Amino acid sequence: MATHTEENYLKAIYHLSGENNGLVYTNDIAGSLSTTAASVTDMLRKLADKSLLKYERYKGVRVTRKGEKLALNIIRKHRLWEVFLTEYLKFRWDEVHTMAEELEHVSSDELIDRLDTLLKYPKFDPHGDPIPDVNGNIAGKNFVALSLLITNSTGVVAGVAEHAPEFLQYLEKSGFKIGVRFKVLEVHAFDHSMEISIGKKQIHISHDIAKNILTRQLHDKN
Amino acid sequence: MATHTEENYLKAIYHLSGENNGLVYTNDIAGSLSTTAASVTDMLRKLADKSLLKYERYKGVRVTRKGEKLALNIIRKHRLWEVFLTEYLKFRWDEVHTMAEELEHVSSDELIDRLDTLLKYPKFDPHGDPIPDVNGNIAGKNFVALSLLITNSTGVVAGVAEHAPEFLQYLEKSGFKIGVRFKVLEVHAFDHSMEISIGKKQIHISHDIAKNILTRQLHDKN
DNA sequence: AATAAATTTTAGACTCATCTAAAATTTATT
DNA sequence: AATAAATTTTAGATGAGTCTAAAATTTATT
Repeated sequence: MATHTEENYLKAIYHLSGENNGLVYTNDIAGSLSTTAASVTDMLRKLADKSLLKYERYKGVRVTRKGEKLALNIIRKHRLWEVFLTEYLKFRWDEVHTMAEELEHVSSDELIDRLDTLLKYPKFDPHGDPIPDVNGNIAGKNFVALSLLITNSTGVVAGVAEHAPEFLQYLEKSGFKIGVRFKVLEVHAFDHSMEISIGKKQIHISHDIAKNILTRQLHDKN
Repeated sequence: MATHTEENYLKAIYHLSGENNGLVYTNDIAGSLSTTAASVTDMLRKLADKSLLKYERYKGVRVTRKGEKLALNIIRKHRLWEVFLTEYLKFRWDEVHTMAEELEHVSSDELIDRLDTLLKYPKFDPHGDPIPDVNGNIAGKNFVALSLLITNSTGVVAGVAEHAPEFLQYLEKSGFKIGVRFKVLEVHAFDHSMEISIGKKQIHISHDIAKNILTRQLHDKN
């Protein structure tokens, strides 16, 4: 259907289209894929020809319904393989991304549906990212970045917005794991860094880190 | 390390090198991969440059020690994935080959070693083909084609030499499964076809079919 | 509104894997 | 041993994906 490269572009574009109400620009794609704007332009043409994107010269691109379906299917594969790698092969969450980048291009949909069954239809991958179902529906995701919380907020770590192994290992070391409860003790005005209590520890988190930690807020019921 | 295409060529060449004491010819490779002799020549150059093959113009190729190690690693991956697909995802043995052709190119060796552990170090894949271990050692394979057995031989179905789904489905229907016991009742001289008793059934098998059924002979101890 | 800066596209070239058609070499046949 | 047949290699093209450098277009600045 589509080559590995086409799939990678489409996936990157789909992810970027969350930002600017769906419009995605050549330079951003080039940045996200560590390639040149020239290469991106060539590929945009090709994907538009396959009507996976709506593309107008100099005006950016938009993912079409057809493109979105394909992108969600690739994302579904990626995340289900990540679950398999952690649950069955005992990899850590910071190790699975690269392997899943290859496995997501294995074409058989039947395979992935059976994997879904084996894994008991998980709703989230090991990083807390939601797994689209066969029809491309995503379990309601209303996570909020830690960086947006104010002093005295409490919440639960629900996911991450960055998958670099170094970042994930840093979180691990700091006591952040998905499902862990925390409280914002203080937000420093000068650099927006935060003091967080997590378990019995109190830690200091920079704004850059906090932006990439997704949480579900707990609205004190007690 | 090597591209998918290079891996596919190397695997095909390794398989062909079982025949003519290790020497493999351009045309045979082209046939086996359904491509042209010209394309094969190009690729032989490239693989020889990487010292995976020893190649001399017009004289055929031989797989080097290094090439053999790589080929066995690919075959190991292919066959372990086949075991996974049948045992965990409940695919039939005639469905797994194509999917394994893609999965075998997923690069991580760590992944495949952990899969090996999950599957409890199987020695054979669903078709009865031996699975090389991490060091490329293959469990002693002294299977003999059904076509070579004489009247009154008894044996156990041990594997197949052909993986086309149609062939495997035919076997299934006829009662051939790996591990099943049979007896050669009669060999017809004119076309070398055979009468076989298998379970409670008696069936007729053509010579072409019999060539592709591998057996372990039972040397009557009673 | 004119110019500068940033972004995006085009032009042309390179690698990988493929092909067809023609040339070179080896093997088989008379 | 000479010729015919088969096999293999070379030559030259093509498509996918990539790049650098230059041209075109849009956006920002004065």
